[in-house]
Amino acid sequence: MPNCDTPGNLILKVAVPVPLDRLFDYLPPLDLRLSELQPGVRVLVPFGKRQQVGVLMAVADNSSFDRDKLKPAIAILDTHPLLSATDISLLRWAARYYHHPLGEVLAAAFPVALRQGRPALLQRQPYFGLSPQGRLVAPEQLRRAPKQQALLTLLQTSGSAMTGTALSTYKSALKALLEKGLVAEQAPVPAAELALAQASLPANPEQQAAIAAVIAKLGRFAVSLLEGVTGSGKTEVYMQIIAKVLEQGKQVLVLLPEISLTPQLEQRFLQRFAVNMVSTHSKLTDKQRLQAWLSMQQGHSAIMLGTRSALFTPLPRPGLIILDEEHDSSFKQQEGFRFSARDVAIARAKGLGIPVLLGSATPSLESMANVAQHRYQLLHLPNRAGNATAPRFQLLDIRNKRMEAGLSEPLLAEVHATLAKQQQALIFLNRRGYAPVQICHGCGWVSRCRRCDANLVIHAADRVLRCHHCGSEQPLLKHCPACKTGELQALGLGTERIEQTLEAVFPDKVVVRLDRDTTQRKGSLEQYLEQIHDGAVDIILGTQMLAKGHHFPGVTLVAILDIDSGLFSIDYHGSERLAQLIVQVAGRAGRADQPGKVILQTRHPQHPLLDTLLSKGYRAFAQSALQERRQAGLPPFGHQALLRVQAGKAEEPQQFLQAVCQAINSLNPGKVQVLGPVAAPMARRAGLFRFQLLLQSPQRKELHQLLDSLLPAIYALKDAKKVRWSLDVDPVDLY
DNA sequence: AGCACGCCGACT
DNA sequence: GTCGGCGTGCTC
Repeated sequence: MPNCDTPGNLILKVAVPVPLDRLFDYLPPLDLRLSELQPGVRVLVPFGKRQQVGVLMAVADNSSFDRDKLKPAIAILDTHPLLSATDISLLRWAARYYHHPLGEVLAAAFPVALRQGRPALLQRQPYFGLSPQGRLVAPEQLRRAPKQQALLTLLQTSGSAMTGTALSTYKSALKALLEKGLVAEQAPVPAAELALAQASLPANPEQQAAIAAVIAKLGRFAVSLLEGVTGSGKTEVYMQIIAKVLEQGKQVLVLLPEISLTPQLEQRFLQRFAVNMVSTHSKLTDKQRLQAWLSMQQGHSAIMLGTRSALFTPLPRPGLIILDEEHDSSFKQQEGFRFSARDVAIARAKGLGIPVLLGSATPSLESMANVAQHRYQLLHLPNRAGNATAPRFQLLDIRNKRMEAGLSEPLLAEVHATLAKQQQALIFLNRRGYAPVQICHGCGWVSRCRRCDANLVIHAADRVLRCHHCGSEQPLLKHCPACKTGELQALGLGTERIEQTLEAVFPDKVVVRLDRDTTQRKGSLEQYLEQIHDGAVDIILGTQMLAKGHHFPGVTLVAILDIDSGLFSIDYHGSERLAQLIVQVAGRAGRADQPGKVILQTRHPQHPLLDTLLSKGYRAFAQSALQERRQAGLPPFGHQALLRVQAGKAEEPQQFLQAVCQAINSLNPGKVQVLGPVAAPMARRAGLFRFQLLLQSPQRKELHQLLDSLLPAIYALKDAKKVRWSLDVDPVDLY
């Protein structure tokens, strides 16, 4: 077809990244080449007074919009679609399922650079490295790069199969070059021989069974749940399955809950696989993330490691999706397009016809229920590698016990005994700062945040009172601002205070505190972890982040200082999270020759949750928790959607939700229960008043049908303009 | 979401 | 007399 032809009646249907749930129609750009008009290309369009980068969804010959009001698109930005038809249908499905505007959902699939309209240009980087067989790998292009020529010659003369010192010389030379940026870690297009896994560890029978089970499913959709305690060798299972996928020339997407776990796994994969591998997470620059995305999208890399947002990376040769620590709530996006990376990963694999492997020591109740219903296959790794024994649990009843700043005397004695044996102790408290509130002994004044329904937390080292919800700060007070005379006291415990106590009680021991405040600086977490592994640390103290990933083989005593707050949570997810936390923290400890001990301080030693978990294990806990959920009609037996609203004045969210309730009543809600409107558990945050409405139904279909008709009605509400509202389908956090 | 337009209070 | 507050409306 000639390029100069007026393209007749062609109308471009474009998804634009704005919170409007519809497509926008455009005339083709003036310099159009018809070959470019494929769904999945980016289109630069005029949008009101500004320009937007949208995605072409379809080309039609008609528009419901007034034809002479249509504007021509400015340019088609890609010569080939960046998203395949399968990717687009997944994103369409996700937009429908989460009831989120398609344009914004599509935007979430692209790295920022592409959203901004940057060219989709993959810069292939020079590379050389060792093949698994010890052979030198270098693409031709490198030989022409004068800078590297000398070194390349040197390396080539070092022989094709290096061993011993030659190998380590080579490796350190390579490392130096990598640091100077003279070579990149990216290998050339993967050759089948390089994809083969090397030096695989001998798998135990359970590992072999798990590996075989997933390999048997390659090439079709299936979900497997790998339940394996810390140290049971899940990563080895992943790697042997990945090796098989690579052998078939396919790509693997590995999703992890957070950045800090990526380097660890990256290291192990780099040692094992000689294919191109990329990782992507929020600490990389936009350019790096673009390159990683394109490298997968263009089939140049075979493995991508990444967090939640990596899920939508296009895969021309999809083979397998692995989602590690599948129970982790950070797989659920908590703002904007609130998708569950786990659930969408499964939908994606279904569309691609490939298997998904979910891994966890403490699978989510949803996944356990799916196993019970034979939707997922359960693969179990019951044993810790190297015959390490499981830790012993001890409930420490602290009622009426003497406490030293949150640490009971029996616990301190255990810490003493552990340190005396030159072993490490790990102490967990999920509250950072010095103390959660400051109180006046004279008049009862407490340090409240002016903008939130929350107390200001004492941060002694920074000498500030800080709100953990909006970030506002004020200097630490010396005198009560209310009565001017009363003595101000720190009430309650945070990690900073425990650190002080531990340093006072164990003056000759090294205490390291790991929380957001001590690990904010880049690389500081890694530095601390190294010290801990080198045995330079006696007591490790910290929050949440201790529960994730990192294993501490020198630790034989784990103490969880306060589990009671998790026992009586208002959110029904609380008990599941507590059980997962206990098992995960416990998993940090112990080794073959020294079983670990886990002490849980509680004032509720008879609590049934603790009893089931500690006497019968996580699976039994999950069974009984699921039983409770079933009786209450809660997920996964019921289905929920939460409408959250906030605004500057308290009446606005209430009015809005009342209008929404009216709309629901006019829409025949059927069996869908409407709970609320109620004030959010934290009714005011960052100066905004927050309310919510929970919709719940025994049938997912019914809930979604209601939402389908409710959302247009909400968009049309006049009150909707006065508030900030968002819909959370399958909420995991009811706050 | 942006970004305009539009109609009422304290300032160069 | 204007600068600017944020209510309301629109984006093909």
